[in-house]
Amino acid sequence: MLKITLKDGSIVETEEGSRVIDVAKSISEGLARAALAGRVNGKLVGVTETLNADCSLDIVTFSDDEGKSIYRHTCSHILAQAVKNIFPTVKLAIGPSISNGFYYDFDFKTPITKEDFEKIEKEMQKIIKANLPIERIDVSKEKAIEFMREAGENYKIELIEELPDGEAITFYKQGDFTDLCRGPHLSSTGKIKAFKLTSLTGAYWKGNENNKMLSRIYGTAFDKKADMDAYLEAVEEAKRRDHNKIGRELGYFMTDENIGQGLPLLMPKGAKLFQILNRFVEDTEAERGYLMTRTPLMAKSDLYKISGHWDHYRDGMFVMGDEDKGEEVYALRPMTCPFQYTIYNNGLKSYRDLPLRYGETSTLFRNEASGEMHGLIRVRQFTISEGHLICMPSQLEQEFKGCLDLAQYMLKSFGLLEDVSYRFSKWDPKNPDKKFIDDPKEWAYAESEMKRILDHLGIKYTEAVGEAAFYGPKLDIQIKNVHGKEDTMITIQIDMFLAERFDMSYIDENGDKIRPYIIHRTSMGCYERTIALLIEKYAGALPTWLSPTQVRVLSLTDRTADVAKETCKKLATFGIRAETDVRGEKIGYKIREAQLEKVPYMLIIGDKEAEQELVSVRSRKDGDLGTMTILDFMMKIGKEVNDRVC
RNA sequence: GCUGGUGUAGCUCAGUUGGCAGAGCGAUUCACUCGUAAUGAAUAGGUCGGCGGUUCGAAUCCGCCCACCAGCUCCA
Repeated sequence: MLKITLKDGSIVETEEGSRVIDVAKSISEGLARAALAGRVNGKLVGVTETLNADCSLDIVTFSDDEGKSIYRHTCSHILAQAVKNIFPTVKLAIGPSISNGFYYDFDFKTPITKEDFEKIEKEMQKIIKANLPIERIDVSKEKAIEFMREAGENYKIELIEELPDGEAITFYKQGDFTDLCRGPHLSSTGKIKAFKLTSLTGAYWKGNENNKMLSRIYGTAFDKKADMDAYLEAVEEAKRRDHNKIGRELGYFMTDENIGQGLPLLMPKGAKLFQILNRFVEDTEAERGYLMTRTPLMAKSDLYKISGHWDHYRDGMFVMGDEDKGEEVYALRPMTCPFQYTIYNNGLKSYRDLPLRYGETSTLFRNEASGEMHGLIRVRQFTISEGHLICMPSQLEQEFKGCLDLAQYMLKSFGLLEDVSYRFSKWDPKNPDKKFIDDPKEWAYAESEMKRILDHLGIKYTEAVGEAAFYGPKLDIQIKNVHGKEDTMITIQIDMFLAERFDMSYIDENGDKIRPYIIHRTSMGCYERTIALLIEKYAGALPTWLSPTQVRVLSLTDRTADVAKETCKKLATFGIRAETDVRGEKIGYKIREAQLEKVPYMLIIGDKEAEQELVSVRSRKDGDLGTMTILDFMMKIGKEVNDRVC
């Protein structure tokens, strides 16, 4: 008899050679039905795997992340089988599970369209109905390659060739369909209860843009149809928050084909929000000891040659002038560092001057590839709250901490603190020349310093190789948009090369010339992106403290138009952003418009209010709040704005 | 940049085998002076994304380009 230790620590006995599913059955019939896989001594296996020694065993169900992943991975194999049945000439690439679903990459002889989804889904349904058992087959590498050669699956051959020699290659077979796969899988195709194909896109073979573009079919699968419907509805709901749609509808920004890609125009509401954010950032930075700079938007190529941009980032810059014709070459700036470093270098610095914290509301230009632009999130010209902290080595941790604290203060003020994740972005030693300044010793040092600081601060982060800046490692504060795509919102970086390149120094207590440390950081990130994320977070109904218009005063009839205007003026005197609507429309109509424009408060002024010197207050969220004095209203909204209620 | 999709009034969209460019909402004007999410009537509004081609004739067919959307790749 074998001793099996379960998740809760209890031990069950079972005969040698019994399967994972048998153990599940011995616990309960319900668990056996829900069982998708087992985790034996921490390793995932299929439910039909036999147990041959004492071990620990977790029964994996759909409520586990691994369970979902196995379930959806099996669904991707069913997709591949269905596609192969309908299009026998198709070549198979890869088909993993991803968060919320799965995909499979195909090389079609003639491209398919979304119209084909119905046919494919029907075929998948047939395979599921047939409830084909899924079996694992172990073969040698040679045999595996031979098998795929006969099947003409050249992508699979390439994958197998990369697997280590001598180890068994696993295949999974369902009916007459066999696919290379690490597994594990569900025990049969009939286990899939609900699935849907969601989109059809292109994807490079092995994610390399020099390789062939394949067709990728995305789908999702759930163990209950109701859960899938709820998920699909949530995806639709998220799309309704898309800043790229409602940001345009609400009049925050627009684009124009004559102006160009990635060059959004902020309209009055967008510009107002920009100003609100900008004042908040600059005031907060001033409180925290930052000094403002204002530096040119372009410079001669000489500057970028010193900074390294010319070597590492030239493709991403807008360059003007032809060197070959003997012209002076200028480039719009892609970042602010070399400019602020130049300011630092103006005059000898003492250790008494440090730390120096420079901040700038800085407009940058980056020539992003044409397919990268996305609303306000990814653009070619943007403005960032950029700053550089120049400090002594002993001040590095303290200053880094200050940057993080500032970033978190910003996020909290915007109500986004819970929506972000932290990423420690490191260089890629395998790709040194082009992308990163090649100096392994310096990288090792800076990365270990940053890691030490992060661990000391207790930040939970993921590590990302190859995501560093060319001059140093970064702590990126990441946020997802409504499509689930992650972007960097705030970044804090240790720059260990540019001080050297710009020959920056300070004089220490002994009169020695010392190289300072530099932290390169944003306190809020780029304004355009922040505006986009705020619109998405609040579906356009921005917190009162951020709303371009906070109050709209509505006159009930022409008789109260002047009182409405007077009221608006009073509010403005107290710094409340108010406007009037004194058009000869019905009150219901004016309210509807203000609601649709997401104005936080409406003040309705009719004859009664005018006579009693009151205002009738309506909140966009809670509706009619009754009448109050204008002073009471100002106290109410003033508190909400001061507390930055989100 | 790559794959796929889209482009007709401010917005949402219709427009048949190539034959006079349409609707609803919005806008404007006039009337109504109204109590917490849509008052009525009239009027205006179009290089059919752009350029070129085929044709007696192009929103419609063909080519090139531009912009927008999803994904890939990229993101200092």
